[in-house]
Amino acid sequence: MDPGAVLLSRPDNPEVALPALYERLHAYWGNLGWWPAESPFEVIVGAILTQNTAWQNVEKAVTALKREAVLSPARIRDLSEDRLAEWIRPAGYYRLKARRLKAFIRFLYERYAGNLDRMFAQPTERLREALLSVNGIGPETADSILLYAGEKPVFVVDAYTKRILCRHGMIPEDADYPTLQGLFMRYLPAEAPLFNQYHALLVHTGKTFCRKKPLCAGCPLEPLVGPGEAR
DNA sequence: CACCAGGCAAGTA
DNA sequence: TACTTGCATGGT
Repeated sequence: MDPGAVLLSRPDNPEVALPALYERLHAYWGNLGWWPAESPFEVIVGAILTQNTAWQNVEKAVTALKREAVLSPARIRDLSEDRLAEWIRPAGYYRLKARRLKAFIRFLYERYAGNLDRMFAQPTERLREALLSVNGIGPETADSILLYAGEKPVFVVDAYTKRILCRHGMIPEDADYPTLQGLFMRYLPAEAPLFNQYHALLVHTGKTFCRKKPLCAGCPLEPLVGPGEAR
């Protein structure tokens, strides 16, 4: 059966709707091979810098850190917070984010001797709790680190994920983070490559067709929105 | 010009 | 517990 028809007929049944949504997006975009970064540490820096911020601005900041050759735990540890802040300025909230990057680096050195491999050797659930205890790391940032830097099977929920599911009547407007994450993790096999690709598909679709001001025209999901469905 | 972008924490009642 | 506010740059 056509995944589109399945999704349209049962948007409220995640067991059929979530795999159908994936099939439709994957057929349209193909493999995205995601998180635009060259190393796990760059993923982590990007995850913090992109909080409520356009990715384009994050790229400027990351480029500056590369230009200054400070994109490593040790170099950021040895940097003054003020200098770090100036270099990441294009990412916005730059004083706040400099503090948050420093907080993560302190955490990394205090618990794992500055070594990401040691950090990721921690059991995933324990590591998630530990990351959430760092000031400036919330659920989405923690899960992005676990999935995209650590390749752990943890589903990342973000604004696009929620917006797309809302627009298609799959969740209520007020669904919270654990609820959304629980949906994906209960009804899909716990495989990091699948979670990686699924989230990438949602973000890519969201950026292209589903911003806060809807730009639905041409969206591969557009035919799935039923009559009268809020958008 | 106004509005938006891959959140999070701290403050208030 | 349930809201509200601060954080800030750059693109549309």
